[in-house]
Amino acid sequence: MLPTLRQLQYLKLLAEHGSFSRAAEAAHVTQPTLSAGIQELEKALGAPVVDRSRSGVILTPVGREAVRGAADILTRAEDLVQAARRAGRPLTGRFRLGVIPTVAPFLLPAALPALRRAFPELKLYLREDLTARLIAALKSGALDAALIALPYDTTGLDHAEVGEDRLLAAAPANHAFAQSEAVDPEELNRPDLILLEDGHCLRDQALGACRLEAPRGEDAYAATSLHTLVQMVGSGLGVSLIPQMAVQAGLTDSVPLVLRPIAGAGARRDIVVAWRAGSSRAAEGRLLAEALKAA
Amino acid sequence: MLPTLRQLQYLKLLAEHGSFSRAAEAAHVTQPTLSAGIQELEKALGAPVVDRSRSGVILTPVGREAVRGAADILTRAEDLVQAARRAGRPLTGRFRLGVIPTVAPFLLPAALPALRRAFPELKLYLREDLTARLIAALKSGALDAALIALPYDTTGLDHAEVGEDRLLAAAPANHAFAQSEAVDPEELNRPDLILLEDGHCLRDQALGACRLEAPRGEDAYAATSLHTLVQMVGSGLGVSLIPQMAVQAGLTDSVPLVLRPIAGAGARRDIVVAWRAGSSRAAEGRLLAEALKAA
DNA sequence: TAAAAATACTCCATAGGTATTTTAT
DNA sequence: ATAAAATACCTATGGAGTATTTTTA
Repeated sequence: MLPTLRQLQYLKLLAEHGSFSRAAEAAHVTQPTLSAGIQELEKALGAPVVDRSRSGVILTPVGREAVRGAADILTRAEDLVQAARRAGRPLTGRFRLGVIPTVAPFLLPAALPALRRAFPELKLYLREDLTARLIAALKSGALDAALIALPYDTTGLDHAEVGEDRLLAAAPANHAFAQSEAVDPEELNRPDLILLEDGHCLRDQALGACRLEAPRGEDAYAATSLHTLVQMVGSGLGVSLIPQMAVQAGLTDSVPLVLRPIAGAGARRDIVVAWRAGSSRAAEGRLLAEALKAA
Repeated sequence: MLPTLRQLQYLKLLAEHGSFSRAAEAAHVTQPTLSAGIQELEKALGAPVVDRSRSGVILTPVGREAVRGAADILTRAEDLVQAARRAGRPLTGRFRLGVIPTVAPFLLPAALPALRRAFPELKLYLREDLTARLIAALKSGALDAALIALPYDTTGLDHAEVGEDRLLAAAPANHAFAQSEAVDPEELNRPDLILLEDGHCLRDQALGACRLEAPRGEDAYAATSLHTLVQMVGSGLGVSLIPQMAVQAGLTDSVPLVLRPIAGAGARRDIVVAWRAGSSRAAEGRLLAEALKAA
């Protein structure tokens, strides 16, 4: 027999609050009601979901698995009704978009006014965070879509292309890079290569694209943002890779740098709009990607 | 307000049967009951899901979207209870595994006895089909996992590695390939290259791995199975690429062929066990991949 | 012994059934 | 004219409530 969505909500709240009474309060029902609901659920699952004890409840292994599934099912059900209520009017109302820090400041200033024009009824809630956290938020239903850069592990996601962003080699003015038209990836394999700090997808993409190893040792620097990174390169601390998008947005305008394309096709990242696979936001994600591509 | 799982079942059956009466029969309820259920659902969604007419019902755009979501939610809910009921005893009972035709005959004969030994309570239901259909079946819940080969678009799926399978260049005996230790991918770019017919993932993987174009024109052949392919190469019709796995299983034993490795690391496919992302079968999928890797 | 969960019971909202009417071909 | 869906109305299951008991740190 199938459980009820209500029972799954009870389970989710019970897991979140760690107590029948508090979960019941959160569910706006009384404690015995929630208690009975959980018992029904346990009957449906054929196994207890929590170990009851005086000091808080703890989930059984079955319960933990069930909570994961329940949360997933509930977001999908909510999605379903939201999508239906928005039907025929894509990109109207609330839309929660995550954006990575190495894209947000360079793409959004130009794109947001265009978006506002194309979708006047759209209320865009932006959240800037690292790819990993954005993806977690997508999967939990806390975000509707995210503007991220590939390559990245997109298991469980679907995506639409916004555009490709080439990576440029950056060095202090008067650096040897200035002599040639394009820089060979090999030339970037040097101890004074500066990257963003760990956790930024651009860091791994830069390394991967040029098949480099991360520099190690005392004199290896890591920057916390592209702005800092550009300043560090400009003041002669080393060389780096900068997305073309950031250059076009004027990030390097006031810094004395040499910027050169990198030989070969690998030095790029793909900017995409991603959403939870199977989400009813798929059509809107594609639409958003189209609109951003145009901007 | 959230709809009921029951209501989503009604919707799914209504879409499948195209009539309230027949859907009601399938749901083991009366027509008015199902009718009321659908009306409740429409209230929850804020829009009609079907256009009623004398000659069968037709889904509205909202309804179509809702059916997709409903089917997804229902399989996940069923998954949830199945997983709970199987808890603590992974890979016992029914497990529906899809396998692609270019893997099944070469991996399974050796692997199945080992699996039987490792998981005596496992009842493995096998289905052999092309990757695209297996993936559709995974997503609809008709399969629990599938043994497929990457690279392939795995959007919405998760997977665990079983092993890599190198592709070998195959030519009739006495062919020029016999002269060298390894064959350069370029040498396969010739009009008498024979591939599997369209739809087989191996066809695209062979082309992609060696960056080849598909041969065109009147004298371009396509084989319907690896067995045929080997026979065709053996009788002098052309050259091809054969998975090492098939060779090891003895596919080419009685055919006079030259087999040579292909230079570079690209000429390979990755055999993986895949499942629907977020499915509660994930742990079992990994376990299965481990067991197959050992075999 | 005290706080939390379970039990006992009561109630009513609603899912489901039967009988009938409305609708559209 | 007739098959299919909707409506009207009734029933009963079970979800939710209050009051109380049981359990265990």
